[in-house]
Amino acid sequence: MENLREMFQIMIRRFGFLDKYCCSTGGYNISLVQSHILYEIWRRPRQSIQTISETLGIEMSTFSRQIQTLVKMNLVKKSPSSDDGRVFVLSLTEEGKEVADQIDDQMNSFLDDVFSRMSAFEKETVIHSIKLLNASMAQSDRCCSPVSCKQVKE
Amino acid sequence: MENLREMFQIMIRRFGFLDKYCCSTGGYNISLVQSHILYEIWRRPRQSIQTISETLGIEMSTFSRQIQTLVKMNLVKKSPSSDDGRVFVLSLTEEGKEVADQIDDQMNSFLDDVFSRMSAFEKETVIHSIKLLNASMAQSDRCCSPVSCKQVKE
DNA sequence: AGTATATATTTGCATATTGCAAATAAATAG
DNA sequence: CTATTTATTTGCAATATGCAAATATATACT
Repeated sequence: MENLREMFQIMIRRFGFLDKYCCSTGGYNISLVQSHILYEIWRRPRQSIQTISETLGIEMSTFSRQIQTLVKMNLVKKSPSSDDGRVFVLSLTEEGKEVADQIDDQMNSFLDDVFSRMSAFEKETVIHSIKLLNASMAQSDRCCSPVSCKQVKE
Repeated sequence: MENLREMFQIMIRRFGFLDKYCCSTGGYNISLVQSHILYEIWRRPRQSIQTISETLGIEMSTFSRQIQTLVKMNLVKKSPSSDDGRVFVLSLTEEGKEVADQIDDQMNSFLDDVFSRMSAFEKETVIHSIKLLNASMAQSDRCCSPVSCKQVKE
């Protein structure tokens, strides 16, 4: 397989399966989108609805409704911001943290399994490469962020 | 950023944006799922509906309807298999190939942009790493393929 | 202060997507 | 030649989506 795009396409597909499987584990029935939302709230709590919807590239109205669902499921807490009366900030409930942790455990266990098939050196190389990729994508203003999508649309 | 899962989560998210933006380009309005379908048919034409739906991890009934839509859009052709009267094999129409090519061009152009921020050596390292990752994921029977998802479900 | 404008979030609505179970149709086994 | 398996489609109910409009609060201006 020497085609660059093909390599990435296949990799992304595989990680899609990984994500999808990890989020429907452990009794809870979380959709893929919901697991991404939980992850981001876990990573950076107390962000506003707008901020997180932009970070994840989800339409704000869609996101708002997803949050309503997650609040009903008692996984997410919506608190009014003290700075700005229009804003709500999001955090995980105890139950939400448990679910996020379960997903995280699954993911880590799968990642371990994948890396167990490499030498220590190969593993280091791969990790280094992912960092390089992330750094380059962060630099690019043409791709890989929802902001750039908006810019190009206009 | 030293957390392994976090690195991958962010990378996957970025590639998600990349994919999403690439498929809504050039006049056509293709959904993300549809672009993955077009890609797979382009990569391996004349596969059956079942085969491709499994490859992509899409429920067969959902997939069947997506194909109906793509056929109506004149991007995909559904031909009865000569071997087996139950089977339909899929291929791209001329228009479908054009769309797939446009998406491919966009993707490649974005990838070039990302890699332009690295040295030639770094680029080689990253490409080598993606190959390693793909190979390891292919080996794993615990993750990264729709088949394993099924196995675990039962 | 008081009005106009900007921003954050939600809601209405029409459409699209999904998953499961059942229906259909063709192949294969006994 | 009937019973069983396999590939695909359809019915249906539940969810998810995107856009435009509504709501509520903040900020700017005079």
